Amino acid sequence: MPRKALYNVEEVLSQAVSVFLEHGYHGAIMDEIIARAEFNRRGFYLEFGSKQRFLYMVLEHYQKTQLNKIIAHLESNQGLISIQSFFEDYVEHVKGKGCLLINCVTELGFDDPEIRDIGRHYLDRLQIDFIGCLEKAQRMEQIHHNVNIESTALQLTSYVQGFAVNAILAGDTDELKIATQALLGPLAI
Amino acid sequence: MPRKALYNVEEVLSQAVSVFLEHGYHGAIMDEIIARAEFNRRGFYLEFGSKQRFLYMVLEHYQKTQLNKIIAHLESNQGLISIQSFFEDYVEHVKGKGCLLINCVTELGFDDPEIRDIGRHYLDRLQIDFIGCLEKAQRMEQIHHNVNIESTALQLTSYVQGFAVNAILAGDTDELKIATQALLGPLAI
DNA sequence: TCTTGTAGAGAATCATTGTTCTTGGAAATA
DNA sequence: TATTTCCAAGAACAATGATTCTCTACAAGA
Repeated sequence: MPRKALYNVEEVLSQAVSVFLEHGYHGAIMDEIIARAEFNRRGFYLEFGSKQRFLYMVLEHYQKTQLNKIIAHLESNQGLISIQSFFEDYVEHVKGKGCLLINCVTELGFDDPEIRDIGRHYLDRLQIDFIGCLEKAQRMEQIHHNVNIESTALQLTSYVQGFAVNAILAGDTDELKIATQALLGPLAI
Repeated sequence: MPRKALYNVEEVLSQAVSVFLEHGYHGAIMDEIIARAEFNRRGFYLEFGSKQRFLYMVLEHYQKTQLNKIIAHLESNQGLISIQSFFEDYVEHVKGKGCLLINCVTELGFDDPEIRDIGRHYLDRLQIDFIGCLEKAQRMEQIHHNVNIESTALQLTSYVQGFAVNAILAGDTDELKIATQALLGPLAI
């Protein structure tokens, strides 16, 4: 008997990623989020509860559908080539808009422990994945055996966040690609 | 005859840096800004006009009083040692709170062209200063002559922004120090 | 076709927050 | 000490934005 919903939750979450990327959390207003997703207020609050809880769901969706695809390169653990593929995709991903997760950390990290946690998990994961790839690369003799794996991984992790910021300011991503070469080149044998 | 103002503009701007760092731009509310600076509304709007124009002034003050001191290391142009001193001070500066300029870029960069300009100028300046130091270092034979100066400078610039993000999440800064060593170590002869 | 439960659109509400206004009083000079 | 500015504190106002409510209409089963 009931009427079926016209909206698609996945679609709503995807649209919201764009809105939050453009305006930040506090800068994004419900009217725009709802309108861009072709949603309706009533449904929104029934489905998501509040703007804040909605953000958490958007972030989860963002990680699941976007970041995970990119990090998968690192987790395939093929050595240096995995790291290279990762950066290629990442640069393309953040091009002109940055990274939602990083933006949330800089805007809300101080006040919101949940966001801070999400950020920390993300960094840890990157760190661990880089270590895996570097160890593999060392075993495959793709990189010098005297490279310090732990600190190189830390360095790469910082570097990823730097990209997320630079991509907002840089029109094109040629510079980021060049910088990546400078980073990975010297590691290789 | 007139009564003299009790507030000190420099002090107001400095306090505001903290507030904006903690809550972001939209998250920072006038009540807290005014209260923390021991200021009063009337004086505030007479002095600064609006919250937005105030932010620009705070950012300028932040650069003048904080970032410039740190970047000065790079502009003293002593080769590799300048870069090392820069990172030492920078890590200490962003420890536990990040960088206001970077936070503004990630929160407002998409909507506010003025913020984007400020961000771009800052990145350009870092880039140019790194190039200067690296060239000097090469002339002084502190780094290998086959290091690609331009792309290494790009890399260092990205790296700085990465620190600004990581510092918000990382409790201590030991990790950042280790990562810096990993970065600069291999450059040296 | 009639009934009914729920979706959709947007009006209404309530809270928050940026900005302006009012008022009392303090400092500096004559 | 009287007078004159104009500062300090915060009340008042207006705008914005998150959330709730209302009402219409549609889809699915009886």
